[in-house]
Amino acid sequence: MGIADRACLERTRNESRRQQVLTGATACFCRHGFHSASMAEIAKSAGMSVGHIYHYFANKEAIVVAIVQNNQAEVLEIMDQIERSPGPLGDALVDAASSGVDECMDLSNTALMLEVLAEAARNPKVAEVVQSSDAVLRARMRDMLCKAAGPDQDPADPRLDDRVETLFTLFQGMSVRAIRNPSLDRDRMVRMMQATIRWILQS
Amino acid sequence: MGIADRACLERTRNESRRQQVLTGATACFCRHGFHSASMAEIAKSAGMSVGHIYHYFANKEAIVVAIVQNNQAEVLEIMDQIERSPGPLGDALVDAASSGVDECMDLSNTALMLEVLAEAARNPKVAEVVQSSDAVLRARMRDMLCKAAGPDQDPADPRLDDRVETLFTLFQGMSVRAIRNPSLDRDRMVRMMQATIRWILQS
Amino acid sequence: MGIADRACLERTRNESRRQQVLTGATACFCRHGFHSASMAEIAKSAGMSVGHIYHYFANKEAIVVAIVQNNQAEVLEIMDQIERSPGPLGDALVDAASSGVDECMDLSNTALMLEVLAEAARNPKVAEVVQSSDAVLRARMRDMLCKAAGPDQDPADPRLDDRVETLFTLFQGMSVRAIRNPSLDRDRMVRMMQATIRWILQS
Amino acid sequence: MGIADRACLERTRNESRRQQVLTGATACFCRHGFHSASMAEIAKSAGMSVGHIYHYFANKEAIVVAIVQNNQAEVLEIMDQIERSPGPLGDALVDAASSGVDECMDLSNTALMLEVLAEAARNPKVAEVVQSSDAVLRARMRDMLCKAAGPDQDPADPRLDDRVETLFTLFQGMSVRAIRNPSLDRDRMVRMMQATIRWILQS
DNA sequence: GATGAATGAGATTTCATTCAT
DNA sequence: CATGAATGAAATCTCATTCAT
Repeated sequence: MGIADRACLERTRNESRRQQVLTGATACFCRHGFHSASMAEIAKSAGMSVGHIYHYFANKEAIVVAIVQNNQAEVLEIMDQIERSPGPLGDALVDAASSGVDECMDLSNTALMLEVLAEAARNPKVAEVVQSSDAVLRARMRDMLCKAAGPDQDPADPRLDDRVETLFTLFQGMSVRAIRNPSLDRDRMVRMMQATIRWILQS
Repeated sequence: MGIADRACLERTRNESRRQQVLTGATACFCRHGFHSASMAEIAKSAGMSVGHIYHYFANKEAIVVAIVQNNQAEVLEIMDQIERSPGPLGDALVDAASSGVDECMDLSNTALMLEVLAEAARNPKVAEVVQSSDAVLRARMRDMLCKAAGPDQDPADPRLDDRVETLFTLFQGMSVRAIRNPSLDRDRMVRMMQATIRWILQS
Repeated sequence: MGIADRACLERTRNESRRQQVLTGATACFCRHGFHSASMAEIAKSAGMSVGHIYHYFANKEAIVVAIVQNNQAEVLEIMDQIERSPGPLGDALVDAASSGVDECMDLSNTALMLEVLAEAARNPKVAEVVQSSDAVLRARMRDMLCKAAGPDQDPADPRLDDRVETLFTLFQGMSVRAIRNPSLDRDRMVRMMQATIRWILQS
Repeated sequence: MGIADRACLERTRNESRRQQVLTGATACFCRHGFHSASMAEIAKSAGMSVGHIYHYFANKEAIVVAIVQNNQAEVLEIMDQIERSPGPLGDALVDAASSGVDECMDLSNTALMLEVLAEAARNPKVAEVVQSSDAVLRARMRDMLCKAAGPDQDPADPRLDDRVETLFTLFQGMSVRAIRNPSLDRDRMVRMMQATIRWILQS
């Protein structure tokens, strides 16, 4: 085995260990929240010793930051899938509402997201990564809405920003609703979101 | 002074001491979050000793619960004001969006609300009070939307619930947006909310 | 018991608890050094819980600082005693060499002093208090040497500073010697110091 | 290349690697002290991996021991130079005071020396090597003072020991003074040391 | 009612040392 | 020879809660 192969192997191994930590930490944060999930729990959940986590992350905060960045990649991937789906983009967006609602109403996701947001409200480093992630996702969504509006749409139209903001407000608000109203009906929520998306696309 | 008077005086005094704690705790939770705000800080902020707080609240959790209940009372009061305002109720609702946006975009409020929600996502006692508070507010808002729809509105129409849910989703989503997108423009947000409220009232 | 009495009692009680910590910590630092003496050991040695030490001292560093300040007070007290002793001051200084040597050659004292100095070499806060303490003691010793030199001595004579420095160098150097040369003979050391003090007083 | 050559090469290579570790460790101990300098830092400073340091030294303590032994060799070398210098040995000793003061007042050297002494005060293994090193240096200095005193000097005269002790006390005390009195004037210190050395040589 | 001293469990983080490769 | 991943014990410090006064 050459040196290059070995280095490569090592890199992927390292990366997979890092992911192990993130997976474990995500589970712990969902269950107990950021402050109440101890490094000991995270370590056990990640299948490695407490001390070794610090080989991969400088501190607990750095783990949250990495989780947020992971989440951004996942959402971008979903958006790519929507765009690649056959048929008019507007219809694809309306269709995607269904799984979007499921995602936002999942209580584990929701708990983690709220935990991260609460941390962002006081921790500047977390705030920074949350906000830059949001900026990336806004730009991507704006691009999709522009394409969905047809070739006559002026790409500089500021109303595109308003529509993105409305969409994001609704989806993220839904996570809050999932907590505050446990009797929330999934199907009615989907219908509501789809109606709003259609209204947005036409307005 | 009679025994009854004395008892009354004592009760109001007690109540005001309790409020002192809540005010101090609210400030601390906004600044540092639920877990990072220590009882010592809360005590100092409330102008009393640590031990004495335990005369009024069984533990830290009970303080959060009381804060949520206080908030419910405040929101109900705002709804009363909207209903009492002159002119058609629908217009009053649209007008109220402006101050509602301000309230939801205030970063101190937002941080506290997210803190409480994150706690509710894991702490059943907090969840219970948050959810029953939401139920009260939903009922009140449903009642207002029903009245606003005019005398022909069927009070049992399930679409009223959908409209309440949409409204709440938007307002609560806005708090999330305030954190994730610090460049959010207040005035555009107001216009967006007002447009959506009008759409809801007519749909 | 009046409020004033109570407050006074509380103050002395607090002060005695603080001293308890300092006594315990001094013993621990002597035995194990600054970094190796754990707060747990210090707490046990001081007869109180770990957490409670933090009511009296912000952190471990603050304990060292207080120990240095205590030491300054003790040395000043010894100097006062020398000055108050009957007979010519010069003779008193020569006589004091004996107990001074004992003090400096005591291995517990020595270990603590070295520990503090090593910490001062890297910790600015400790350095600051060690150096300002030294400045106080230098001034006091200069004053004594000036008086011992008789009424014709010019108080501004810079040679007084040199003599103080020589004396301090010898006494503090002796602590180092106590570690490096365990066969050091106490009586010969006393004679050496007395000869040097006489030489200093006459030069 | 024969087996012997190879072995020899290996030995010098080994020795140079060992020195690499000592150089790196010395730098780290000066900067952060014995306990705060981590093996990771030392490894980086020495340009090798953490694990590999354990090929050359059994543990951290063994590194300190080697540093002390290195220092002994350096001081012996300086003494050789003094003895080899032209002119009367007494004058050479007085002249050497100047660079001796510089050495002892250098804050990096001083910090390391105090660190080692503090460790020696509690760690028997370090104490042993420090003390045997001091014994070697005392014997060497005694020899020099004997020669400097002229051919009539009785080599068994115990006053030679006292003079060595006084000299060492002063030089090592100076390191303590460098920490405690940062305003110490180098030139006045040199004059003080030279005056004392002359006094010692004549007494 | 009111205080704050006191506890001790538990949090994050660091580090010397080992060992498979 | 050389690496650095991995361990887990131990360090400092914080904090909700209790209780004697």
